[in-house]
Amino acid sequence: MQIYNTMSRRRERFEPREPGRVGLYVCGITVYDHCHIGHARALVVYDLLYRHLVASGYDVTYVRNITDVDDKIIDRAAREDTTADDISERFIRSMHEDAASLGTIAPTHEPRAMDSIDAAIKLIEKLIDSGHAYAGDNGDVYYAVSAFEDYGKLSGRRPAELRSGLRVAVDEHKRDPLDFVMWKAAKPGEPSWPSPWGDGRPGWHIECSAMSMSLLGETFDIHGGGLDLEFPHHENEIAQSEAATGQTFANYWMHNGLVRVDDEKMSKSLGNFTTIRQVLEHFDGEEIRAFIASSHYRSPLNYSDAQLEASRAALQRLYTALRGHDDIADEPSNAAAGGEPALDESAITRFDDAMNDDLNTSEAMAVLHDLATQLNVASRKGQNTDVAKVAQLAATLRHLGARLGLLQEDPERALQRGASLDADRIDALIEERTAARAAKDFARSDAIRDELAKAGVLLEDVDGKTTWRRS
RNA sequence: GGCUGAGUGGCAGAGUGGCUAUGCACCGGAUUGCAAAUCCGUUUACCUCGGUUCGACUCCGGGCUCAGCCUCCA
Repeated sequence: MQIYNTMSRRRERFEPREPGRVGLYVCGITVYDHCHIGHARALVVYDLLYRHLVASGYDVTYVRNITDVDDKIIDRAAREDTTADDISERFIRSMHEDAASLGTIAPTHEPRAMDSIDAAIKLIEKLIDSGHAYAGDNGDVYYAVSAFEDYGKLSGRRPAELRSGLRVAVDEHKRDPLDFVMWKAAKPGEPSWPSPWGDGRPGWHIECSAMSMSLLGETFDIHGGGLDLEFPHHENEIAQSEAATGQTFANYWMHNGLVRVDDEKMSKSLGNFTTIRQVLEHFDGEEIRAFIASSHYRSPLNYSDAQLEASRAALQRLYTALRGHDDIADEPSNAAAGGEPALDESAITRFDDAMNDDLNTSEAMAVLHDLATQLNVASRKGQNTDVAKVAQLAATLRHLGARLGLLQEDPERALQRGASLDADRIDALIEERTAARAAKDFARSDAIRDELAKAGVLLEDVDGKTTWRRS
């Protein structure tokens, strides 16, 4: 597999440290609000990576942290006159609901910063001892950027350039304006933990260093996160971790592109975000997933209803192809009994090649669509329908859909989900229309069809039977 | 200002030194009572200026435009 490594700025052949095993750490969510579509992208992108690694035969330890010790959480708790724990718990629940709606597989470990404070303190002590950090007289502890020679190697920034471009007021307790906080002294009323430097809490960067190394070791294979975390967050993680251990922190750095709105980054600070749950009012989680998979994970992705609708149409096409074949597709091994290969190997190969090429999900989706076309052709009524071929194509489409976390619903149900009328009412009208058609009362039958169409229910007369789907 | 990255057909979005991406939309045809779904076919591209090459959308360089980061952010 080829992975684009931000560290080298090129695609590299992926070689895990230990054959067959992969340690994957992804920066998760700071839980002070509902997740937006940008978070959805990160959740889905690394879920796709995880699924592909597992499908490739790796034993993957997938760690996605939860940042539940943070200024924003404390601020929100103060605003709502509640505790930080209350805020964290509420939005952890929300995040888990959203992640489930998007069809993501739960990570192997989901460490919380709150539970890693001791590990963070130990790391800070180690860095002070080695001269990479110092305590300020205000109770804060800072990392000394100048003591780490490789600072800037991920983002391509040099400390000298950074100093000259500084746009932020300099903290008088820092020896160098680039130094960053690893331990923050507590202000009155803030949640805090005891430490050798007084009560306080760890900074964001050290939390991630502590959580990742606690679960994956001093060196692990892949570290992922949003592109906006490349600097300073990941740069600082590297500085802390590598200064403390003398080892390479992560071998491969992956960064997903950001979601945009009107060609501008979607973010909390810009206020132009749409939460996952808002989108779920109009679209299914699977449609959001298909939307995210439609472009390469490193490209920017523009969010719009039109894009979601295009993904809905694409999924409808795939489910339509699958309709009527799902009984066979559920048991791909059955098809093997007759000596035919259970799955279409050429499609699988093409799909694997695409995914092995730095997760080319666009190409992977194209494979699904090509399978749908073949399936539609093979299962057409008429001369020499090849039953085994149809079964194989349907099974393959379902199988590869699963590789992307898609197409796992019953096709009929997927095509009908979200309908505004209840099924009994629709069935009654269909029955009436069928009777009218039998009597050649086409005026009446068309009137019923139009009425249903207005309610967003489309009728299809297939093989003498009428079925419906949501428009 | 510095550091990254991007500019593909009506829209979205892959990809390749010479050969069909794919989906949606459009047009023509098949099918249908008419539709829908489906199939077949057509049309529409590669920011700009140079360079390398037999040949570049694809490689190299300049320019223009856009985005991300340099402050919390997936």
